[in-house]
Amino acid sequence: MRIVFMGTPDFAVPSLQALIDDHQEVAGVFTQPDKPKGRGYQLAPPPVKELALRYGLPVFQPVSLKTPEGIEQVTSLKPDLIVVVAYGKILPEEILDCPPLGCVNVHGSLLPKYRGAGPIQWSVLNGDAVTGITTMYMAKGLDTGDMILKKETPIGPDETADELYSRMEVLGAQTLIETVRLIERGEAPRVPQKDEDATYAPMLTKELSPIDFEKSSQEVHNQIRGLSSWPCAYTKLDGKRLKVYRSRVVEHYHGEPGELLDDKKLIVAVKDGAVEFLEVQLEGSKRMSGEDFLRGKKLPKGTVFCSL
RNA sequence: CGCGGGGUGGAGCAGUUCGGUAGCUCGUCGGGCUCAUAACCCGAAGGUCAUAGGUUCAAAUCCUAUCCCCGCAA
Repeated sequence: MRIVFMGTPDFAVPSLQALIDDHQEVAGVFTQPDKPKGRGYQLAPPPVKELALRYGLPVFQPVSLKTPEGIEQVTSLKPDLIVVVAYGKILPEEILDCPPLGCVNVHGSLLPKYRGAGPIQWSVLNGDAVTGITTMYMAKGLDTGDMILKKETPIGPDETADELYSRMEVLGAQTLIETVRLIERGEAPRVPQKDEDATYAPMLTKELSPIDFEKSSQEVHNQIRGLSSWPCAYTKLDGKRLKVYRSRVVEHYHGEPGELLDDKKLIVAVKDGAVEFLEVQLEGSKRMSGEDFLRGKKLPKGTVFCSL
């Protein structure tokens, strides 16, 4: 089948790889333009572009698909099917209507829950026990199209968004291949979403990062793992940011919210108990375990963290 | 040339301002104590102080260049 693939970040890479491995005819790959990244504003190509180039696939990086030129770039490839995985751009109707077999999208949640750009992170932030992948036919609205396949996966109690993300991109690729095969055989179901059950998962922002020790241990723990490793939950120490990448809820500790309750481990009091910071990183320093951090810092028990 | 922090035994750090014997908390190894231990006591090994030059009687420390790591920002 002649497929046009649209995707940008790491999440989309296994899906494109799976299509290639499945010997589908990838007629073109659309991805976001290279953007300045990292220290020194180095121009960096998106992960999907790197993969596409490695296989010699034609790469397109239009600034917009809503212009006549953008639309032409897609339609002239005459795809049977368009596959979109975390592309980061809205497709205009002309493109949605172009392929005879339609446009399918791989989404990181069990729709209609968590429509939007941050489904995986929000399922962790909310402390959900289960999430999954949904493939769907794309419609005009954001993640509102008819669903094709769903695959569930449990979320571990201490799992971080990063870890879940890595599992989900693999599950997404598997689900995509099954979906494509169903479409090929004309056997793909169309299940409409119940709009009344829909929730929205916006892209994460750094405003979610400061840790509020007045919250419950479970809430703080969910915040830490849901924001790891970007944008990351943090608190402050001597005016410097202390990012927390990993944590766990601990029992039998109580103190003033934000207070350090141990001198060997980074156990910090919250409203209803305590949370241990297992992996932290101070501004300008590298990522390390809570124990290692305390060995070097020698913070006295009773030090109070304040995130603002 | 976007702004900034950093590279010191296996880990995390101090020491750099004001050059003068390599230090701390751990880990490792050996021994002791103990019914026992991740606890406690005693002892030991382990570092060309990122790299290359320079200044100096003397450089982890001052100067120059290079490499690498990280926070902000995007």
